[in-house]
Amino acid sequence: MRLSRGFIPTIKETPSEAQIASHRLMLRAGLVRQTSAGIYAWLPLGLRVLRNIERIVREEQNAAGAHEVLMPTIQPAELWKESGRYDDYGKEMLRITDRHEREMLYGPTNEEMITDLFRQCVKSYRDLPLNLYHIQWKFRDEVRPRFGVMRGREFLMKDAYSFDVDHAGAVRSYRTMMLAYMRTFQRMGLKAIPMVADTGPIGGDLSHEFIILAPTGESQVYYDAAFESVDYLAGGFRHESDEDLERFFTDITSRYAATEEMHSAEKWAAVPATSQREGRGIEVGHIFYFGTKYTKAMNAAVAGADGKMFHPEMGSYGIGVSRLVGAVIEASHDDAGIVWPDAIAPFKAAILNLKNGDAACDAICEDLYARFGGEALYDDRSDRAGVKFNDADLMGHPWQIVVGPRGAATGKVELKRRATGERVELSVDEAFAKVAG
RNA sequence: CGGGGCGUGGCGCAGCCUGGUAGCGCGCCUGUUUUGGGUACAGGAGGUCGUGGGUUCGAGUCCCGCCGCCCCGACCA
Repeated sequence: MRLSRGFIPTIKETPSEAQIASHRLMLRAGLVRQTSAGIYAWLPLGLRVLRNIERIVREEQNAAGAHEVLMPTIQPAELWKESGRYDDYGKEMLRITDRHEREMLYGPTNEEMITDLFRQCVKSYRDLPLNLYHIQWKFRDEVRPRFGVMRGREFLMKDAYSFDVDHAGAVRSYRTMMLAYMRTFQRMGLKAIPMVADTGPIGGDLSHEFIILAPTGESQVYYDAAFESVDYLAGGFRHESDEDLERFFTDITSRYAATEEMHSAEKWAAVPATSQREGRGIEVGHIFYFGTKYTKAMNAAVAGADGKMFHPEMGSYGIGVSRLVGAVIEASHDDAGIVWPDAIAPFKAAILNLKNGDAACDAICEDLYARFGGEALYDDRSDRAGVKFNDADLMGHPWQIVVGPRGAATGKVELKRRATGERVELSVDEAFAKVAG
């Protein structure tokens, strides 16, 4: 994208409503604009990040054997009356009445709808296990939306639902998802720590929340430093292998990690002092096993091997996709702006033309821009260098390729790594290779 | 939902107490200038002062209602 022709409305001054860093930076860098309390429009830069996160989530869900579907945002109230949650959910649920006076709602989650879909289509144990997911907008009418997209009312969420013949199968599905989650977060450049969680209004007895560390996190967390060094991508864990899943799960649950509410001083004391870590965390994912809660309530039964009908065991697995955008920024920014992890950055690099109109500068920039094929943001505006440096830092591109008249004369550019501030002078080819590779 | 605060040009704010026909900085447009960390000068555009009503000769300013947004707390992907 050429900045001069793009739509990235950055702002110099901090909007007064933004209290925390991610919210402030998302507004300033032109990622989102608020439409009403807790509801945001996503602008090109923010949307690219959202799509990148979505892509990684999707790839890992597919790799774990889940199938993508897309369920509607608007749901009929009848399904929720069947499960009993229509009355339980309270004012968080946005209720809508259509022209025929039918009661509808904007879905805050999809257990009822997926169970309905399941019972319509699945009739036999032979079709199990089954894991279906979708990435769809949800709405929860929070009393008090805040922190920008991290605690909005409308949010994009990946939610998966597993169906298994028995408890053992459900546990396997649960572990598979847990592994997929660790990989997903690792690919995004995040250190996520699974913590035993309260099961909350969804119910059940096996549940973990995935917390990423950031100074402004909403909850206090305690964990074993051993979590920080495990590599789930290269760790040799295969989804298809029960042994691997067992090893993975045992490994991960043997280490201590808990939020304040679930913290146990006794167990904490058992963690070696040198490995004790505490900090603030942001919840970016949550997984639950809840058995036959919905299959029973909604009578979703399939035939077993013995010909008798039974209610499959379920679990649900959520990742806050839009929340992650804010959470990543909370975990990765400095005074100058955002510092995107490479995997989810909106662009691989920004090309800064320090002297727009200079033949050598223009030629190098155009060449680089073409080579990146849309993966670079070209700052071709006729502003001063300082403006470009500041905007590039604010937007947080992992690399900045600085093309100025000084170096351009000899075919050199300056490559700056946003995260470290390190700058090196390189040839155009070297710079391109370093960023693209 | 309890407590508090704020709505004045795109953004940040002053003006309100003590009514007299709207101002500052940034941004935006034009020109000149400048060109490696938010350049300088000159000119210019842009405002139903959230909204409805009331008081008054006169309301951004005073009074009442409503709406919106933000902050603290309780609650939550």
